Amino acid sequence: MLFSTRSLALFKGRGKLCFPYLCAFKNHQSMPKYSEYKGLNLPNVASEVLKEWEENETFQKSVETRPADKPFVFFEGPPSANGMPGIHHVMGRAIKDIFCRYKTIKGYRVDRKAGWDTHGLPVELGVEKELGITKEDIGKKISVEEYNDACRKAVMKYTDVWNDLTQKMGYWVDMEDPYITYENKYMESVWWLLKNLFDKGLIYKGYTIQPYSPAAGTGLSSHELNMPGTYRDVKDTSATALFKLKERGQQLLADIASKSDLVYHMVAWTTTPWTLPSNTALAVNPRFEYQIIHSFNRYTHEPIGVVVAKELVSKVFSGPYAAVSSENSIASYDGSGKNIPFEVIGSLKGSELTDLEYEQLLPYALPMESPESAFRIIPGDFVTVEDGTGVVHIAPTFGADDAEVAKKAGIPPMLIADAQGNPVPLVDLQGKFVQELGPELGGKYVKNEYYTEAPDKSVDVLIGIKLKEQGKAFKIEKYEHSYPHCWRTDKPVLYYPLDSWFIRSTAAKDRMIELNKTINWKPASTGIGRFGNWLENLNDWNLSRSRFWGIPIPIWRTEDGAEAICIGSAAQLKAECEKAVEAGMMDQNPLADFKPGNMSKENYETFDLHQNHVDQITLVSSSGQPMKREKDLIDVWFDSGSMPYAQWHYPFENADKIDAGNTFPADFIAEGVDQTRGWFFTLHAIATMCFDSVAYKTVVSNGLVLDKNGQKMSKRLGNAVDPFKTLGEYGPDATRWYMITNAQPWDNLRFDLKGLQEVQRKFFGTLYNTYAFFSLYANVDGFKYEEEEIPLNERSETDRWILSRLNSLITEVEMAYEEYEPTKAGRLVQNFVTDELSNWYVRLCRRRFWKGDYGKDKLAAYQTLYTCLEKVAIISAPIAPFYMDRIFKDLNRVTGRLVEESVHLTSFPEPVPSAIDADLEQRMDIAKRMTSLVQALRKSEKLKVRQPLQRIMVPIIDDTFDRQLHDVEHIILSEVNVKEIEYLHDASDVLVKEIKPDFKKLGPKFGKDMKALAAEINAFDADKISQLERDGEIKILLNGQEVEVTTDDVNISAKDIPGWLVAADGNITVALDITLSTALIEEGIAREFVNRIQNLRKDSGLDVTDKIKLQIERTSEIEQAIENNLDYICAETLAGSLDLVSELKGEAAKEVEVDGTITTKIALEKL
RNA sequence: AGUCCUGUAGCUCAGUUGGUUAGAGCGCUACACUGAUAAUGUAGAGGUCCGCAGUUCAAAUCUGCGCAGGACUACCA
Repeated sequence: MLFSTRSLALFKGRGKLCFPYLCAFKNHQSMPKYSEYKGLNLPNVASEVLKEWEENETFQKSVETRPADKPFVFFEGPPSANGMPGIHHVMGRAIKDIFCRYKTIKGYRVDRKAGWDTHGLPVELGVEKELGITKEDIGKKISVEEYNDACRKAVMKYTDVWNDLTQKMGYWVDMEDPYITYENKYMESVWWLLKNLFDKGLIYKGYTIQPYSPAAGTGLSSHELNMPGTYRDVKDTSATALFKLKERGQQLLADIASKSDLVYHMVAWTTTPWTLPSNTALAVNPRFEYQIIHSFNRYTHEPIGVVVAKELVSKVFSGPYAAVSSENSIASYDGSGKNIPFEVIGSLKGSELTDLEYEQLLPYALPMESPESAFRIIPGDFVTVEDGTGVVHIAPTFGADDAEVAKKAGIPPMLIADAQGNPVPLVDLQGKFVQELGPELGGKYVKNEYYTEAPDKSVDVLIGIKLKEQGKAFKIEKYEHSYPHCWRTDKPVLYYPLDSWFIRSTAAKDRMIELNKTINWKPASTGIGRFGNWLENLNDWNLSRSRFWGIPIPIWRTEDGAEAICIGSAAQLKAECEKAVEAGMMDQNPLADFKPGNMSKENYETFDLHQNHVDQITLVSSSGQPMKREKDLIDVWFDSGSMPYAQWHYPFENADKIDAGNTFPADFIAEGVDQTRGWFFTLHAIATMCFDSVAYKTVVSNGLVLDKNGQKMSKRLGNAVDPFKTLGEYGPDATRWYMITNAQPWDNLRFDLKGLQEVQRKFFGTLYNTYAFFSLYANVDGFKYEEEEIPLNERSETDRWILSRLNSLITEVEMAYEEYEPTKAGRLVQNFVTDELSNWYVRLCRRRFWKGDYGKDKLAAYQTLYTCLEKVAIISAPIAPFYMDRIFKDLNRVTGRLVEESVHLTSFPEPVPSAIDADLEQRMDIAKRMTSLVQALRKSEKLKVRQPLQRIMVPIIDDTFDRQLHDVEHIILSEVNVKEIEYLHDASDVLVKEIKPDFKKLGPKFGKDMKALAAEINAFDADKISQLERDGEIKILLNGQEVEVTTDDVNISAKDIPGWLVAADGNITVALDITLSTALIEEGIAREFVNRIQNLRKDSGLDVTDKIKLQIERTSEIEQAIENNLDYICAETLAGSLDLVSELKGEAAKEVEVDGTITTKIALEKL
């Protein structure tokens, strides 16, 4: 009864404390509240926020509310919409989006026009597969018109999927008004650019050996050949063939070797035996020494005389061959395949070999042009002794070097006359041998990869067999080497003679190199290394593609090529057509309905610049000759490199955007590193050649997205990650956050769903919990940030600390974004949220939120936590746009602190430098470390944190530490549940001190003597240490010399207090008094009770503000403990009354274990 | 073959201008905490900092030579 009376009194007394809770709760029922959630579902949040963006047109507002005269220019690299997007697109687009969003909240206007790359091979090949046709059928089975229509439709096949991905991942780009490369306006701008180059004399036509893809039916530019993955290691049959010298050679060698009964051969190696029928010369290096060898053919075992570069003799004659030096051993050869002897019988200079003639190796055909000059040995400086034989087989039709060296030496290429009498090589455009090679080889593909069903023996193998049979083979073997493959068809490329248009990009090489130096490459090594090297070795840009679906080359020429015109606009084309009609070249003008100067969509739909239309046009030259369009299309890379201008229909419309620099050059672009020689190059080349400008100021080239084992993702391997599935399961925020924080954009990312889960749980889970914690209590107290901002100096140490950290964070994150280091930014935020905000600030301040009245301290806590959440939401919004917007809105809806309706419309926070307090951060660090130490000590003694202890003792190193510790004393005490800290000031008697040399300070002073000195210092005893401390310096005898060490040169710390339980971390040492008094034990029990009661409250589903009535079954162990801590227990558990009763019965009575030995019953009832 | 990047705990990665005792997260083990609770804390195990040589009083860090992986370059026969 005694207790109940007291508890009643307590209830009255606590009325002040308790009622405001209830009132606050009721009063604010109808007021706006912070949303509370049952759990965190990131995918749902994303789709809800996405809906809000759509309804509120948030993206448009984020652009339009920023001043037009403060642009941040971004170019969107156009994806091709005829393929499905992959997870790597999420990566690439996240990077683009992050910086565009960041610049937006920095107050820039960031227009983001989407684009589609619609032309080119991938589209055509897709269509051909779909229609079941090949390139050869176009114009026969299907008209070019129908074909192009099919392409036009196919190209936008997956636009819906792409748009869907774009939205779901939160990539903000204007999809309403994209640029599309097949539209007339776009093509017209491209023509204008080409004419610009043409007028500058930078476009020419040339007949050269080029990389050619028979499977794709088109030549490839050098940058296409330099796409990643084009060079692959393949095993081919290589042949080392014997070329029999003609009479003059036989004579010469027989004389040098003094051996006339031998047949002499040149030996040359090739990895492409299919080019041997086209051989028209052999090259030797005139400076090398060659040796004449007497040996035997390994296949026929016939004696042979061969010529090989001296340095390669041992390589060529390896395996079954063995060197001998006497006529006898040669003669003793038994004719088997083993131990074939060879002997050097003479040597001569390469220059002596030149001009000797040899017999054609595989005489299927003769060059139609001066065949008498063929089959000679010619000089070639490029011939090395790296591999092969030092004699190089030359097939001018299938090698660029070969063609060049042959031309110089007057050797004809192996071109024969076709049915029309035109010169053609022995391999046709499909990659098949022509019929002249007979039934054995004619009509066969030169590479087995070109077959859908390959025959057993490739032509290389067939040729190898033939050579063996005819005794012309020195060695036939498999050889592994890297060989270029077509980036679209995956089939090997041939070097093939083609007639093409080129851009003389080499003429602008120096300027391109110069301008490149002004570009901010992320990472820099790509710019100076990969891209820089590429520019140094620049080739002319092969513009021609013999395809159908693309932008036609706008050049019309007379048949003899003497007169040519390059068309730069629709208007010009119309005018030229007019002339042609007048001259009777055409019946009517195909652009008759086009009105020059009218930029309407309708007007631009009255004609079509695609091949099937413009090829109908015959123009008239100034001398009255008909002019036909050159048959080629342009490289699609030119399409995409033209986008800065063509997306605005420059210069026909929006001329200011380029000329006044409003949207050119770009401040920022980002694509995969594989675009280095693709889009990054074509943008740069066109900008340099046409505008003498860079196309972009900053470029981020991101790495590949690999699977979790570091393998490249591919559909073939089945390790590709479905972006929709990932976004659906984890949400775009976690996906983006994971990708950005896990690896630097330019490093390859190993994509592992486990990592994604971790981000979801660790970062977003923690942030969500922090918000949930805030909203729970802020709703109870009706905190709406209506009160005056509590000045910083009136806030608690903890508040000022987290605000100091917050402001440091804002500064650092801003810097990271400015430097295009999103990984750094994300990691900074993540550390702040998990380690500092949640695990320290919230942990320390929990009680402030749910205890006590709604006074100044509580208000300060709310304001502080609110500020942190709000700022974190803003600075993280570029990376996690959905969830951060949700947090922002949930906060701002209640407080209305900012007028903006979305986080993406706000401004990046200005850091408050005065809020950053280094000393405070140091103090808090002391508190953290001290807390850890005490907890470690408790653990070692198995003393629960709930058990209060009387005191800890801390040696005081200096005045600063003294002051700093005082300031954070209360934090440490409450964290470790200890009553007091005892400061051990002058404790040299008690403390055992430790001294450590400061190497950084001593190093420069003592150099070599460091080691000895450090040993001396380490060996200091207590006397010496205190002497040093007292005098501030001490003299040490070192190698017979006296040196002086000051307190500055060492770190002295207290390491031990004999007789106490001690722990130390760096220069902080703490001792714990583990004596337990009755009062402490009772308090510990009371705490256990509070814990059990709180658990019961929660289990009973009580609200945090519900008041309760308590009954506890009395036992002798707990009676005193409860009695002496009654106020405490009631206050903690919101108990209006607490009765100790002799026996508790009924369902309400719950049995609880208080500690290992004490058990009792508790009944709890809502009041 | 050349250029560039990467190599640190079982995994993913930090590691400042060189400073001696190399860190974090995840995972693992044990314990604790618990009105943030699908959270949290503490402790433990786990390292040839790829190897070798050099510069230096001092190297994960700088230099050179290798090795492994990746990307890129190359007409390479």
